Amino acid sequence: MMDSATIRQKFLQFFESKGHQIVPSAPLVLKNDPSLLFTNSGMVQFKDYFLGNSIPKYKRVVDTQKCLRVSGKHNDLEDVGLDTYHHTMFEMLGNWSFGDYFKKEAIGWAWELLTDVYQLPKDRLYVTVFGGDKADGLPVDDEAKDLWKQFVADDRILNGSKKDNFWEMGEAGPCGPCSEIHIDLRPESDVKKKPGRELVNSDHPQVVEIWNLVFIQFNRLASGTLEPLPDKHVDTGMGFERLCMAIQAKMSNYDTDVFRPLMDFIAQHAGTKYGADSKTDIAIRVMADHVRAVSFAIADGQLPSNTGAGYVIRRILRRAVRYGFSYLNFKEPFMYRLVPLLGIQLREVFPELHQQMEYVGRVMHEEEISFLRTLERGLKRIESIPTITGVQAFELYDTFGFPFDLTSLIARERGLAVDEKAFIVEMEKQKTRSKTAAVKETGDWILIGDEGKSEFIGYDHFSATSRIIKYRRVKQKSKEVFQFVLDKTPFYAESGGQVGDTGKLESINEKISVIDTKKENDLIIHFAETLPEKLDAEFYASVDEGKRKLTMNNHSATHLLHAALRQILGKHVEQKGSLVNEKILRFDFSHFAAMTEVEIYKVEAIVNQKVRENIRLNEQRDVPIEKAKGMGAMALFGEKYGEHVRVITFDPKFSVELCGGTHIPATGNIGLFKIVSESSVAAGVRRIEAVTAEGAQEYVNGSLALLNEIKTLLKNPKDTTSFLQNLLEEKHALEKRVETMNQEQANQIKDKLAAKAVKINGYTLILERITLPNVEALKNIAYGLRNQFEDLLLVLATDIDGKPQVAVMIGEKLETTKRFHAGNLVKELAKEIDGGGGGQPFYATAGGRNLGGLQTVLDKAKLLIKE
RNA sequence: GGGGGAUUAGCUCAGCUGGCUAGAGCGCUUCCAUGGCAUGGAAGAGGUCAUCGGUUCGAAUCCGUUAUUCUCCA
Repeated sequence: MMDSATIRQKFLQFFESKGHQIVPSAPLVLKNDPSLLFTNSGMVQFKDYFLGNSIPKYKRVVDTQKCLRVSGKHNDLEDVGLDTYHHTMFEMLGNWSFGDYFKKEAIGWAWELLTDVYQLPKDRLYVTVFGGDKADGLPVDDEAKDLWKQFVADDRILNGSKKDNFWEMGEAGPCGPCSEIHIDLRPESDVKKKPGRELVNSDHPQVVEIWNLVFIQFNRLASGTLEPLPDKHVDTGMGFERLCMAIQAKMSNYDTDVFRPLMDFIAQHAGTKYGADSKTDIAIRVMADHVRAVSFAIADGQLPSNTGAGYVIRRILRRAVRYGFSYLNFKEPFMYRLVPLLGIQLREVFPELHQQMEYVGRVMHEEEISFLRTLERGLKRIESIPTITGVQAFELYDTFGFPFDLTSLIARERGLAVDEKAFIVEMEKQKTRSKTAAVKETGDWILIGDEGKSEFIGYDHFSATSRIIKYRRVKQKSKEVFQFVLDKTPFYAESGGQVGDTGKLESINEKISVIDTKKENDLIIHFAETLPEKLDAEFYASVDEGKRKLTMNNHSATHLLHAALRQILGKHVEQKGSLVNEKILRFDFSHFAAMTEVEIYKVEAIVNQKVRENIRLNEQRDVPIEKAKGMGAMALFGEKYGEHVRVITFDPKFSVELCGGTHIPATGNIGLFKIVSESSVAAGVRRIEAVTAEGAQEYVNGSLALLNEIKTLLKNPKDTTSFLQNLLEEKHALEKRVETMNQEQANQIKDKLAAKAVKINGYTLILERITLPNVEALKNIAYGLRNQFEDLLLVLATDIDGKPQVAVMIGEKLETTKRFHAGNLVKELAKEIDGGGGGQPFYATAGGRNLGGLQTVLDKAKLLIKE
């Protein structure tokens, strides 16, 4: 039987033999694309070719692409694992033609590969072609149909709808008919009962689409009309896991050798077998599937977090932990143990995971621990709720992250049901709230003149004479911004951690501020709050040079820091994130322990040494990637590189990096490099923040000024630290002494009051007016007297710092008789001082505004007691 | 980006509708008992209740700010 690695290899080799270039998979996590969080199909990395934003290096390309789908028409995260054919992460095999071959070759090769190379049974294959669409004025795709007829009998070629057989990139843009290949994997007996053609496209788990051939031949305009493209493209995608199922003749993707090793490992450690029970089977599938998605996302640089793509990853991992926890009794972190298995399994195709197994495992382990803690807290909380309403279940989920299915499970164990409808209602409320807050209206691009190419000249110039190619308006929360694309621009768009440039666009009679510059795929977009009146004018575009130069200092310093860290800490240090602006540089990197002070000091010293050496920048553009790697430049995981890259070198023996950012001409510009903080961002990831040049100077001056101020205040002691320490200790001791003295003073007053006690009506009465320094003293006296007389009735009318305060205390024995209630008494008395009060049955206090009422308080107290 | 929580002793947390001299368990210190143990007993130390501001006679508790953190949604 052909194993999965061979199946993949044969695909790549087959198309290589047909003149295709094998290219690596793009990272799973996307950057610079506001419309998408993850690569969800093979074509994503080639989008710019179809849109005409950039020119392909090869006309024929083949690859296998890591894809992630957690939402969409047929795939919701909550469904994965319940059935046997949905996945979060999957591989998509694809071959591409960029303006080269078209339908004839694509169809012929597809058939050859499936039937010749893979030996799939011809009589079990069905194909669909586009059946035409009246609204678009398109006929049946007879071209494809006729081509298929060479290989496939007429009754196995089906016409498909626009929904299934017409592919579009978006509302507008490249599109075209497609042709799908389906396979019927049912047993012979079932096939006899019902022919496969009746089950195509009807969600049958054994009659599935395995390959989609897209023929991009139109461009849909914003108006909705179609125009033929001058260059026609082929974009195909074949689900790798399904293909394996078909070739290995399995009933499900999960039965192939792609998943089985993981599933057997899970089952073994759970003390069960896959296939033993439908509940545990689901849990095993969920874990096996999810660990792939999470591992590769982390390997591609996406840490679990509480927003955006990171949150999706967190949710996937938590879902797996939840299933393991509930059905397989995994109460300790377990998912992370699957990482090495997966890394080794896919070492050849996706080396990024194998190379980072320890790092990925640590991050996952930490995330599992944190979720198990959340579960534990939730379980504790749920115990205190007797009956759980839908709203409460939602609160548990929304605020404390406690999953709904666990809540209803616990409720069921108590013989109760949770109102799921109410839960869903609350959930919907939450969703609409978020959606209305995030509403963003993006207008269509409006072209000014002819659409031309946009050129970035910011590596060499701070200004340019430019024209606007196109613009659009974007509205969010009543704030409106305009976005421009220029034919020539000196503005650096936010990328690789370096912030976007700000600056000005000036024409003869107008001046527009550019507030930010960002990338959308490869397009450089300038942001402004106003729209020029004369859009077709010539503009003098200039970036804020001061800000840019400070940013360049910080960016170059980041490279020096990276190299220094690898020298001091070791080669396991890899960039995991970076932020560079005019004020600060922030650098996240993989390292498994907090840095010691000595290490920080050494790293800082190396960087400053390199600054003083004033090493000249060596910037090389268009270096072939292999050559760049040969020079010692490290490629970052999760970063997408072209065939040619830009290499930034400060001393070939020290720092060589692939980088698109802007840099200073020589390291001396940095002046001074100062690390401000070292902290943790996640398990296995440390963060350093540092400042350079003016920023460093300000930082150092500020710290020294503060130190001097402190020293002066302390009258310049020899050893400031120990002096301060002594001072603090002394202060503490004095506070304690003051407290005991107050206590003593209160005791004296207490004794005087005790002497005035009179015994009447079976209790000891103390009724006095006194002056005290604070409420604490009053409390102390009252409690002191309570300890002294068990049948005490105390009413004190006090003047505390000019404010009247009344206290009533009742002795322990007297309290049990319930003759008096301190709280009620004090409430009555409080009226006399224009205040209010309360407390417990035996001790209560009241405050007020009217100091003059203190005497009346005592008189009234006498009356009340007699009653 | 939007919503909801949380922040109290070295650690894990109680403290209900404002007034219980701010508590528990573990840990720590000292003493006693035991050959040893995550041993038994006794005494004790340790808190600007995150921050700043407001309401109130009175705030750990109510309201707002900031910070940190957890969590859900986009």
